[in-house]
Amino acid sequence: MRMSQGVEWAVHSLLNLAWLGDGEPVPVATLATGHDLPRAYLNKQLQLLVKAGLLKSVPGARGGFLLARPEESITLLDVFDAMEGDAPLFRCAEIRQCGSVGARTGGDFSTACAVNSAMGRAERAWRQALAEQTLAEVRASADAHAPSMGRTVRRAFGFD
Amino acid sequence: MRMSQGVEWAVHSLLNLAWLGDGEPVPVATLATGHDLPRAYLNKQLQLLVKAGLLKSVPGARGGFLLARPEESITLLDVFDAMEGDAPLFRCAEIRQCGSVGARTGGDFSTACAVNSAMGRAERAWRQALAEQTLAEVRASADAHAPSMGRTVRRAFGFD
DNA sequence: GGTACCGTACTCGGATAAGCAATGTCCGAGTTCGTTGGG
DNA sequence: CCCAACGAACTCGGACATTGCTTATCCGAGTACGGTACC
Repeated sequence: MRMSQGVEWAVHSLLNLAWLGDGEPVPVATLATGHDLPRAYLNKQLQLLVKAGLLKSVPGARGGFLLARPEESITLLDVFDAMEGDAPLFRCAEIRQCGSVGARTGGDFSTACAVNSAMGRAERAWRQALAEQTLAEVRASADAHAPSMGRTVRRAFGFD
Repeated sequence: MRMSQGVEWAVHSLLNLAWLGDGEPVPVATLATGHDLPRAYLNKQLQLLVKAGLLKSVPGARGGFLLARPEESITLLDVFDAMEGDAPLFRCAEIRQCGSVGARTGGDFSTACAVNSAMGRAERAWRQALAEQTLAEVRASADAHAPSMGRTVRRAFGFD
């Protein structure tokens, strides 16, 4: 089980947009060169963020992507769900109902599968930990060690 | 991101072995018919549990699989790591160091990537929640709703 | 000089291939048990 | 009657196909800007 690489790209792209702080759209080509990512594929990934309402896209010349919401209201869980989908990590196939064991269990499957419940507990812990961290907090954490990232990104993108 | 189906199979197979409580090895064919699983593939999956030291395998006739440790000392994290590997869910590619942004960041990458740290926090919560649940507890939870599972499994496997 | 029109350049968006890991299947190595022949 | 040797059946273990998803790429639809001709 490995998380899609697109999640990393998405978070860093969102961070860069937050550092810019501009209301102007940034083309995907600029975001891609910022971290040496394949332009076309990054574009495809960012479309997922648009569908999830985290980014706004402006078509045409002078177009690009910009944050659709303030960074304080974007959590890592939002990003994760946008990229990976909100389906549970553990998909219970209810195999407890199948086979010779399932046939002899009495047929009362109204209560949840104990395995599924246990996995669900862990998954809620994971999702809560993601939901507790906003994009603003992650950016602040990065700024704590490299305070001039805002200006650095602006220069790297040729905005100054 | 979806967890391998083998995890579900593994947990249920371990539970069934725990319900039997026998010291006798159980062939994979028996475990497979218990929940209508493909015998050969389940065998392949259980080999991962053997390598991780959760199961012992006995070759030859009258052979099979049996628990290598008491169920109280087997956690869901053990099972998960055995099946999926202990690599982190979020594999940081350090793209912050690449591209025009990375080149202008000053080159001090001694501190951890903020994105990686944030993901690591969530992952620790996930792993801790898994580690806090033993096989014995999951089995007790299932027994709470269907108290006669021990006998049911024994009969389904033709042990009585 | 001002305005409307047109062509060009640039951007996102979705449709279209390639690579790789998860899934599924098969046969060989090794062990046990029942059988059979001899003492 | 007891014992040893043999053969058959059964089991795990790893090598070999197949499917589905992640990754990657390309071209078309749409938009803004600059130039140009006309009023």
